[in-house]
Amino acid sequence: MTVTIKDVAKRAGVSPSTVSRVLSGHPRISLETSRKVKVIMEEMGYHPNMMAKSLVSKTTNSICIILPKPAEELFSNLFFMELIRGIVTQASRSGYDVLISSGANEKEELEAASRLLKGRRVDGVILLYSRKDDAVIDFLENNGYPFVLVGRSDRYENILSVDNDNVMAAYDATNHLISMGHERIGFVSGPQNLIVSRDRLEGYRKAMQNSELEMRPEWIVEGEFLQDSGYRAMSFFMNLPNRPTALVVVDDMVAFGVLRGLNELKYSVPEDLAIVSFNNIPLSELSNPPISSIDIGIYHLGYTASQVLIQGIQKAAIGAGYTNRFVIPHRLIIRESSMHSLNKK
Amino acid sequence: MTVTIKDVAKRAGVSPSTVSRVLSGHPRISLETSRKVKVIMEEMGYHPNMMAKSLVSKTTNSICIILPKPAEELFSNLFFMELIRGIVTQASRSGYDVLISSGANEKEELEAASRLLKGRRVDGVILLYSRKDDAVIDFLENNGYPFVLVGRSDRYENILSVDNDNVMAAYDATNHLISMGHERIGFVSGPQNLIVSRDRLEGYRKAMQNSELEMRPEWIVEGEFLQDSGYRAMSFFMNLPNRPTALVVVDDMVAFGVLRGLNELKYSVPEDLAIVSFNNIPLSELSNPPISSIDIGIYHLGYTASQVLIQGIQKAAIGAGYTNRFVIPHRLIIRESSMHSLNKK
DNA sequence: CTGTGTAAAGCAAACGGTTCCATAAGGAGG
DNA sequence: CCTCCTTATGGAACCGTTTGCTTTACACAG
Repeated sequence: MTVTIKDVAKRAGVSPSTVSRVLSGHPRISLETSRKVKVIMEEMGYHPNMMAKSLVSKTTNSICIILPKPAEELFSNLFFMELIRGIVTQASRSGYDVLISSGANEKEELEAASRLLKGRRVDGVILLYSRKDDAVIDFLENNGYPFVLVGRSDRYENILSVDNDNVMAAYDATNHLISMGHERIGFVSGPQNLIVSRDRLEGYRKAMQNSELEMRPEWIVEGEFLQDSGYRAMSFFMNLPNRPTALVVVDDMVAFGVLRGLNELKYSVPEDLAIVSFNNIPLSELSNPPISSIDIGIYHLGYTASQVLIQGIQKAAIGAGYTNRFVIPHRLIIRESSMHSLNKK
Repeated sequence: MTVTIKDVAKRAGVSPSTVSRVLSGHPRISLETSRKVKVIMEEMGYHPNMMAKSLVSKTTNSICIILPKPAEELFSNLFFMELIRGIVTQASRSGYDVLISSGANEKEELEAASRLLKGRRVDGVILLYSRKDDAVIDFLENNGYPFVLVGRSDRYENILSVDNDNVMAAYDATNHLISMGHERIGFVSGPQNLIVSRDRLEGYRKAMQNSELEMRPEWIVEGEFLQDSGYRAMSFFMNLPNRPTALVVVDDMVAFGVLRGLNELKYSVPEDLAIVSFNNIPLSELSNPPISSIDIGIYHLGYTASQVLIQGIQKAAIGAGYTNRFVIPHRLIIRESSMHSLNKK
């Protein structure tokens, strides 16, 4: 049936241990034996059984991505694809396999994490979101499992995390609009239980305060990271008596929704309403008009997360790491949706 | 350290085999013992070690998605995200984990497949592409590994596959344009080593022949499944002396490229050039104008592929399946990009 | 009271590797 | 010539489960 290490050993006239040593490049194996065994392995089409290997080494050489919320909603956001792409690419380079898993709610995520880690199926996990008071993080932290958070935690200081400086990013985005002469600037936010939403809102506030601009409560609308939220926010804003001339939008998908609504109502962008959003997914430049967006280096975020996690796993035995918070730089990509200056008027 | 089946056994005063049987719901375990053991397992936080389990059962309860080409290019296509979403959702429902893997070329894919299957790390694989003369398919087929192809093979009749009727889909798309009064219709194709490209081209040809329309060789342009290809095809077509009035485009991303070019040159769609494309990715309706596209049920394609594969794995022992080719229905979604009739003129 | 059938649980051998410890051979040093 | 290293290899235990075969303990029929 399957050819095992014992079959190879018998055929080569050596012991299984010797074959194992040849496989792992043990120093105390004569060149002659090593060559002979290798030839036989080739001949017999031997492949080590990963399960057996994992069983004794207590290591699986695989990591897992945990997607929060039903995959249905999530995946529709191009954002995650970019992230996964970065993760898979890096992991593959490090010789790790990537398992992807998702749950319908926090409880299911927790079950998945627990099953995979306690069941020793993966060596560590990457969390793609950070909520306030996240139970999954608690679980991982309390049990000492290797993990890295893409985002930041509001409660743990020393966990591995890869994130942008979202406060600063929002600050920059808002300032860009201000520099274009806008004074009435609205903000379309994401769910407030997500740290990223909070951070971006804070950056917006800082920029507004810094320029001593008025901040009306009705200029801040909260929604989901979905197109529809943008669409709804747009109708709300456009019906306001004293409506904003520009919008900072928390996510490109949401901005697409805003844009769709604006197009339907025949408003023009950026003349009637300037827009800057976040994430710069590959389609931001394809919309009509192309959207100014903060590029947060999504791919890089994923790539780094994977790298940091795998290093963490491998060095776990040696001792804890040095840096634990990695900040990926962002940069503002200015496109048509904000290229209209009010300064001259 | 970790709590094993033996620890539970000892604490419960029974043998490991008994605990194992409790776990698998063996009939010959007294209710009393079963309850006692379950309580102890709970108390001690026992979780079965999947590696050990896999080792003896020779089953991993996981499947693998093999992405061809560098993930870099591939993933940029939203298409794959939808597919993966369908696969992961279904697999998760069946209690399977999904591993994702990719290679830079056919050789690397083969290595990945070989490593994962021979190394007994996954029970089966899903192939997301079918090339002509694919070496990975040969490998899987010759070694009797369970796999399913999303697409179809040109050489094997009886392998499991999930596909659309792409010939018919292209036929429908082309006919739609014909019914709108177009007679000079061009075709932007994908790489000809991909079966899907060939099938769609054939459908276009059939429709044109069927309506006895002229087919000029220069009206068929071959490119990649990327925006740039569309952009280039567009410039080519628009510089033609006798240019087409409508285009059938092999993929939405490519159509976006066409659209971008057309917008830049201030042509209007559909008046100057009508467009119909394929796949209907979530963003097709967001472009300007929204693109008519053949919805091929990407999510459904993935979902079915996963289902078929897992059934195949589980029934492998019992005997081969019945149907082996599954066809997912398509339907044309008409949007603005083709809503301009030439008939009245 | 013995023989037999049955339910419940235990024993031990796998599964395919890794690795610590032991051993054999050969060479060097005394 | 004996002892002691060193180097190359073998032996066996173990990683955490599953499972076929036994064993044990009754209950009941003869």
